[in-house]
Amino acid sequence: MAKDKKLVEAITSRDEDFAQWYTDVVREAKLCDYSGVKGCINYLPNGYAIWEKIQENLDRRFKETGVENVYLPLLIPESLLQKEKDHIEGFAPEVAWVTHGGQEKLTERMCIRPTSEVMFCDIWSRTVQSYRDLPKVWNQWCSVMRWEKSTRPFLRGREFLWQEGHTIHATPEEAEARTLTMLNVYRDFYEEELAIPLVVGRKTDSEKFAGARDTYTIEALMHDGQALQSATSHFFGEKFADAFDIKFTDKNNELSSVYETSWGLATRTIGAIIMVHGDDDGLILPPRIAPVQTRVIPVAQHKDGVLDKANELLNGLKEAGFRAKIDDSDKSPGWKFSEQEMLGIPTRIEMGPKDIEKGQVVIVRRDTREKISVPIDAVTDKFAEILEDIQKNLFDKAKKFLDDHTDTAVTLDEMNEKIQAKRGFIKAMWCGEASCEDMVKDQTGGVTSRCISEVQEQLSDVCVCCGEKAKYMVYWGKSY
RNA sequence: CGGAAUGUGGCUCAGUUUGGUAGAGCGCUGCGUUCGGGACGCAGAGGCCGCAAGUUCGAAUCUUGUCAUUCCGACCA
Repeated sequence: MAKDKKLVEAITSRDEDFAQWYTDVVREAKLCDYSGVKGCINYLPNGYAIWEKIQENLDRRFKETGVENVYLPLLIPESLLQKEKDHIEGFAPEVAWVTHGGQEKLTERMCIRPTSEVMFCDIWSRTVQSYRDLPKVWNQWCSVMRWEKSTRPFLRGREFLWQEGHTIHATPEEAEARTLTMLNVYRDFYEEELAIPLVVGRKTDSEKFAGARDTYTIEALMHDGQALQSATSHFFGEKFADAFDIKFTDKNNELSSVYETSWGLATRTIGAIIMVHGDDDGLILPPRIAPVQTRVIPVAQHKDGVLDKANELLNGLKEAGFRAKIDDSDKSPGWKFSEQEMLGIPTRIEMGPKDIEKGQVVIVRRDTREKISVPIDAVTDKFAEILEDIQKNLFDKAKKFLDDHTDTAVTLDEMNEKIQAKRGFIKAMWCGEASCEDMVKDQTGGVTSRCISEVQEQLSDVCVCCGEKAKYMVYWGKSY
């Protein structure tokens, strides 16, 4: 079998039509289904299972840093939303309103939360009094609603699932430290668990979250060369505290403002996994996040003992702590192979009469398609090794892609030329003026600043756009 | 929200130009034969053609509206 032959016609080739490929993979891997309400998808078991793995892993990481989970209401009274000016201005165009309860018109309309800063601030303004009440390091897992104009499964929905963490602190230093701690949690999670390499930094003023003083971001590069803002962590300073009058009495019996942060990661992450690792045969899930790490596929399962042996193997894997399933349906083996690949399950283990005779199984890697014969009594050790190798290989491949699609530019013409030739990140110097960002966007057909890199290089002394003195090295690119 | 396209069984689509009893392949169900890269035979089930008005003796087909999906922009996580 030629290695590059496309096995499944149902999936459009990735390089031929990336957008269609994405839609096909989402459908064929049965991750979600359209609901009939624009921008609201049905999360199917395969898709939701990925979200559950994300939740499980992130939640553990959060709690290791002292986070406590809470749940606050879905509805926000309009008067509460109005309290912080920049915040409401940022979100007003995209909130959905509840105006009636049953037949009765409400005296005050309420919005369905687009994010919950104001709800957290509201409760804190009523409950925080002393420095002994600080810090509050809270998080909630919930869905939010933003009335988006154009929507795509996982990448941009009107309703989407996420976690939103909100914290308040006695000092700005402590709050800033928390902002960076969470940024690093996201970074580690993306790189270690999802095998997705990143560009990390701070947003420019024009890209900042509504009401934030600083917004930190992790940016991943999709296979089509477009950036995806994958998680953000915000430092608000005292803005919300002042708007909501959250004050506490410090050790010296003086009244003082709190300093606030918030940070979030959404189901968009599932889109990132698809677009970073997937190939023409479907999804590829990194072993650490894959809800199912292997499918045991019995070959000629009607023959004596095959199914029993396969189940024995399955149980052995489960006992060793792996997430394994068996496909003992009456489909043909070829069909089962294709399905396992479309679903992105990182490995399959084939076991047929010939294997049993030789006392072995065949482990097949999803990422390289390599077939590895392994003696049955060595399966669990070898399997663990293979999973680790797949995890590493996926990261290395994605890192190579990121490096290959990151270039530098000193002038606007050079940036334009390079981004037209090959989509990806462009590193370039910037003076700090929003007008230059606008100019770059106009001149390049939509390239925006992704972040002020946390690792600075002096590529040039002048801004890529205006030629004035440069302040920062910025990652630029087209984004989702 | 602007521009373009598309809605016909679970999926992919034909049929619409020229109005006249709803089609195919795949999938699904049952039985049998198969089984190391989407197997085969036979027999079946399944659709008031996105929705709503209108024109007409008669509408999947024509008109208007509306909703959804896809792509491209603008906006945004």
